[in-house]
Amino acid sequence: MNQLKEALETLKETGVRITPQRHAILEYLINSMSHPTADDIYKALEGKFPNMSVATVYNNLRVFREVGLVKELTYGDASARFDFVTSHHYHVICESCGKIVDFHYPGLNEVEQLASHVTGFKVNNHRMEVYGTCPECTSKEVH
Amino acid sequence: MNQLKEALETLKETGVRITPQRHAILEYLINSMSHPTADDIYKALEGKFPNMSVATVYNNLRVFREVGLVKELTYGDASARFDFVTSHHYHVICESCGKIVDFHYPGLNEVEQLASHVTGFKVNNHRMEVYGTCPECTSKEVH
DNA sequence: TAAACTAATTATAACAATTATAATTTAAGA
DNA sequence: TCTTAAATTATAATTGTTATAATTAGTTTA
Ligand SMILES: [Mn+2]
Ligand SMILES: [Mn+2]
Ligand SMILES: [Zn+2]
Ligand SMILES: [Zn+2]
Repeated sequence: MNQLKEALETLKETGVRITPQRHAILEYLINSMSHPTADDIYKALEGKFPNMSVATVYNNLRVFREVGLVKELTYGDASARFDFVTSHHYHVICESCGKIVDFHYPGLNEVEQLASHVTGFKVNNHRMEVYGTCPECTSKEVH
Repeated sequence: MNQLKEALETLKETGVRITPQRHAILEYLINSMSHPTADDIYKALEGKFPNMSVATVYNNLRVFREVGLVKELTYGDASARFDFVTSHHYHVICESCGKIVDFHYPGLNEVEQLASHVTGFKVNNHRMEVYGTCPECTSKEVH
């Protein structure tokens, strides 16, 4: 696939070694249309890599984040989720089942500017998520 | 103080017992102009309550959240922060020192509506934070 | 291609934030 | 004051993640 090739190219350019584990983690991230946790990835690959350490998954996700290949979505108690970076988008999250769905919206530059102006902060970026109930969970609700 | 009185009244109305610990935690939350962690609160009150358990702090913060008195701000690895609920506002967070500063901005209803329309979710609320560097940290930077 | 160098992986332990458990204490109403 | 359910305490358990140190394996260089 094209995205995988480009990702491997990015690793090569930044001097990050390409190992079978990294290849497999990237491949999984790109192909899974979801937003997996480190443990999801670990479990999904344990057939192919029975000896892979969970630390390897975490280490490599951090490397991928550092070179800009993935975004880490962090939440309170729950485990972090990882998103292979394509175009800029936001997420809507189901409070019932935890599903995360992408949606596109122009960046909130105005909010960043106002925050900067009002607080004197040098603003770098922002985080925005919408919470609600997904169609599947809504239809399952008692009525 | 007025806010404390109202908060205690809310507890009474919802049938939540008012204990010295709860009184002190609420008082601390209202008076501290910051966004303390559970441990901040625990440490701040250990003079007055040498035997208070950290579980009590967590339990009561959960109770306060459930009756709508406080908001819990959750982050990835770092510990949660708690904000006594006054008016609706957003936060700008310093990536260097962790400081959290309030700022006001009209709610992002349009984003919620678009997300709902595009994904079919029943939308309840959203989360938005701006990240950057606070004036103090900016002036400390090497140049 | 082989050796050398260094980064990556593994196994394991440690950590930190939070929650569960069970015994004891206490707030609030009768 | 008595009663009772709720709250607190002390402690252990849990969970997600990171640190450590020994081993393995990419990549470079000769
Ligand atoms: Mn996404
Ligand atoms: Mn606030
Ligand atoms: Zn759902
Ligand atoms: Zn700062």
